[in-house]
Amino acid sequence: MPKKYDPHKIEKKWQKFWEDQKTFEVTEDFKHAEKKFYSLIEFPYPSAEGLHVGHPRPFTAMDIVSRKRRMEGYNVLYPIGFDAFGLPTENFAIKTGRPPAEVTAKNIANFTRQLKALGYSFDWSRQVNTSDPAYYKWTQQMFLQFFKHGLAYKKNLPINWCPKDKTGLANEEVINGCCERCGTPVEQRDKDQWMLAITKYADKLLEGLKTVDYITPARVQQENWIGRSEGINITYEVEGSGAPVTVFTTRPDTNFGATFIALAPDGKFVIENLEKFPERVKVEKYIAETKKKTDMERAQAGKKKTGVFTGWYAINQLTGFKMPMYVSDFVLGNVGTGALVGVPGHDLRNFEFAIEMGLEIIRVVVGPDGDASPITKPEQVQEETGAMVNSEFLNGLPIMEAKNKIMDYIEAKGWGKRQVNYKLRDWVFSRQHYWGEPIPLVYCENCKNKKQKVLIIHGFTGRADKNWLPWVKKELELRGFEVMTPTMTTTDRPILEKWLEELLPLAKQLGEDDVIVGHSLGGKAALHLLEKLKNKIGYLYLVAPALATLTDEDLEIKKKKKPERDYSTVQSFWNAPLDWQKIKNKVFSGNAIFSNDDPSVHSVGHDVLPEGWQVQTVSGYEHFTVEPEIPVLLDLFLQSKHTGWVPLPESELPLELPAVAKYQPTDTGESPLATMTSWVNTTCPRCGGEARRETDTMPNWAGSSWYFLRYTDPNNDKEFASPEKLRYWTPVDWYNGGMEHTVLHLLYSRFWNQFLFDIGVVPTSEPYKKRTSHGMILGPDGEKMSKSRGNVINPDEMIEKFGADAFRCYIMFMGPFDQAVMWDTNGLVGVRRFLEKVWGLQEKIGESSPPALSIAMERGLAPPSLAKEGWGEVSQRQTLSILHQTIKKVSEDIEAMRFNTAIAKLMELVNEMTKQISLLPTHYSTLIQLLSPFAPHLAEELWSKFGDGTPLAYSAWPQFDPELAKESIITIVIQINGKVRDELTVAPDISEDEIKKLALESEKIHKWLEGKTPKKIIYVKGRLVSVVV
RNA sequence: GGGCGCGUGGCGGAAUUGGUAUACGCGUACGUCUCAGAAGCGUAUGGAGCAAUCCAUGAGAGUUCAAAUCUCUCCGCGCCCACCA
Repeated sequence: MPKKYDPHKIEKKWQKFWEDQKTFEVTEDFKHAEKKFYSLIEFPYPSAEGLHVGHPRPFTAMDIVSRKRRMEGYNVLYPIGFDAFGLPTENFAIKTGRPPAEVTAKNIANFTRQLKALGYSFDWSRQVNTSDPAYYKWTQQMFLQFFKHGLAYKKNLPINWCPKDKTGLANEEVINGCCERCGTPVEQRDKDQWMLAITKYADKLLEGLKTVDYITPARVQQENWIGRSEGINITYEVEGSGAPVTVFTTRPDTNFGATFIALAPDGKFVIENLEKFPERVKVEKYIAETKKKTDMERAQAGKKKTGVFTGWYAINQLTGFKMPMYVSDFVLGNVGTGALVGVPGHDLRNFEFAIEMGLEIIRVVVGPDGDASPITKPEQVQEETGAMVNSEFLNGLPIMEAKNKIMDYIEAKGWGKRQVNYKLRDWVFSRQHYWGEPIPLVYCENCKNKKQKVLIIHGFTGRADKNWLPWVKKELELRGFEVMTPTMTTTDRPILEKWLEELLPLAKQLGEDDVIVGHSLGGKAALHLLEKLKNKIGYLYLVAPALATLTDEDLEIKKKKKPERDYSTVQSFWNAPLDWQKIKNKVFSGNAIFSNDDPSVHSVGHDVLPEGWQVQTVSGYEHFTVEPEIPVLLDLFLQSKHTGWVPLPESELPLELPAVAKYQPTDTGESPLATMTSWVNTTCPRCGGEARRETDTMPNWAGSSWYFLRYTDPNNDKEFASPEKLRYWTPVDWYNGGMEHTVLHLLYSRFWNQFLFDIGVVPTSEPYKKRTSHGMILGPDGEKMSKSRGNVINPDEMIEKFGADAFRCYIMFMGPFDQAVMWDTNGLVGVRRFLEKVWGLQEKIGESSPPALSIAMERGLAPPSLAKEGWGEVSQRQTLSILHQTIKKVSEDIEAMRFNTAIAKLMELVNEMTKQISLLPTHYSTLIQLLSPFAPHLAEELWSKFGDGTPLAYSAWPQFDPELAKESIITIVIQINGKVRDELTVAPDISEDEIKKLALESEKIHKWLEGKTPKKIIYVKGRLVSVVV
């Protein structure tokens, strides 16, 4: 007789076994790279409260998937770590004075104990902790990469300020105008903040979504958050003033119906022109009133529209209509251009405003049934069928066509330019807190004030006074640069040695803040110059550089295009070999820019330029030789303008958090680090002069933006992960997390990964192949669990009472995985009973034949219809059939995350086996395998007795055999006019004709037919016969 | 206001995607074991009816031999977004 099921004993035993045997530690199997599987869960924040019952839901789900994958022969990485920076720990430190690092270590130890008690197949050897200097060294290094590529910048801007937490918040962290964490209404405050330019990745983030397998709501939420809208910026002349007004609109098709302009009180136009408004006094008074309102109040729906006339009119070029210009608070300064063109006929807010102000309302799109009558009621505003009216050359066109036609027209007339707008804002990356990664920059006044030099090298036949060179020189000089634009003596018949001879003396004057710009062949020259140069320079900008090999054919094409040139020396210049090793470390930041209508773009890219160099492509400037002014270039070159912020050299990373006396943020809003003068005052790594450290720290989204990369090689101290291991493991095959993270964390980490891909340090652009989400676990009262409600369930207690296996199974059984479910401790009882039954089945194992039919009949276990066959054979076949149905169902359900029905099917199988008098060991061992992902400890214990000697975790996942799954008898339902009237028990391979015949012979059916002849008989294979009379 | 989703026994939830509605579990009732209780085990369990049958998937209509599933109109609930031009 087996002993009683004792989960505590079994669970401890097998947890120790897995740990001792290193069962779940993985190493890369580079030879079979296609058989890897990387499954990921969102790593927990190690709070003082310990594990919450919400955590085990995704952890168990992915543990089940991972365990199944191992049994299917995959090399599975299922890692765990801790997202350890965060406010709760800091707040605890403020209260108690205990160092956050110490508290964190203690919390992690507690989490680790709890997680291990649940028997997860994590590879604990790869554990990461974002607050460990060995980890955040790389977070800091990556931040410096953003900085070097001009994607991190400091900006004084009104930020969301939480007066309680004393910290700035990202837009994404503000929920309905309140702090996401503490619910305090958010104030606006001006503060210098580090920003990451995620908006530059808006398109890539949107495009990337098309290549990944995310559950629909996650994809849609990301798309909405990025909020791309295509429209046009239209500039209107303003009567009597020198200043035209520019508005952004997504509905230019309705422009014939534009009757007013509304300006944001805090918008650019109002700020610049306030002094000149004829109605200045009234406007000022209105703005003062607006300022009393929070953004929250201004954004309130259904509010009565207010506004004040400025005294100016803008002219609608299409109609000549004099559009009065108003200042109104329903227009927001940070949306579009901070100004809108009012079309009251086709926008409800515009309509309400027009009614308040008594403005004209013109219909330009017909309503239902071709209604073209004037619009008088709000309901009519958005009744649009598609045909334009009262719009001259647009009349009769559908909206989309009209939109394109009018945009073409406006652009042709020079009144406006198409514009893509995004809802996405740049990422506020500064926190005025102690417990985060220090930002590894120092501020050096000396470096800031030093005059920077720019050396611009022209291309083949270029000169100092050609193309954009004079213009850029002037613009850069205006901004304090010293610009050198030499003309090469051999510009028309270029000879590399000559060029270098002339350029070297100039380049030798350059230092680490200075810039070299090379256009076309000058780009090639710049690289050769760097080869020769002993000193390091700051920035290199290659503008459509001649980097690809110039073949004979290419040369012929060029000759045909411009036959007047002397090409005799170009090819040897162009194709001179480069030593990238010598060049790479000579520049702090390398950039290349191409125009997409430039032939050279096709052959140059990441493969030619060194890792870490940024490449961008713009449109509309063929080889950068046509336009005299190219603002894109100026923007690019200005990235090198010294702001005084100097990055620490990598050798000085990690910049560790110093010990401080107090963790409270200062009242000025600076972080507690600001009070550490001995830490703050330092020397500049660039010039050696006096400098101050940045005292802001990073948000806790930083460390979690790349943790999945670190798991691939967590102990590497040379790089954040080795390229081979990254190539082997990434992308993550399956990432499960909470819906609440689909906009914040998921977007940030995608951005971070795409950037790392662009600088060539990770192998894939998209970090996660597949994304799924779990629903929340609510308290027994149906409310969100929280300490204040007192409805929190403690997992420790549940494991103590029912065992980890029962707990795991219940969490998966309680309801559909993606939906919110209520906790019900009673439910655990049922699952525990199920496991007891599985345990009890041991008694029935026997190699010999099952008992005689007579006993089975006696106990009512054998259906009389089967009396002809041997009972044992039949009962075993029945078990086998259900067993195979279960293999199919469990295998499929795990893939689709229908864990609840997988367990239900296992319960059915066990109930069936319980009815049997005897059980074959192979049937039992298959059950154990199917159960093992859900209840791994119990499964291991039973496998040690009934398994085949192989380690359970790596035993082969049972294979479904459709033949064996076939049932020996099936039930066919007979319907008459859709109502079930009888059922027949038949062999599964019965023919259609035969079953139809049997159906009509049925006594009950005869009765129901009442002698009528069936009109139609429908047979659904294996299910039913439907008779229609 | 916009978008997404949901509504099935006393409760959590199933339903091969249009094919026997209520699988599996909880709870409940009765039986069994026990000095007794708990835990087991067994049987029953959507509603009405002695029964044959009839009625049931938020309400109402439609398509179909057949609808929880598809279509339309309501009602109720949840989440996300929102004077975004």
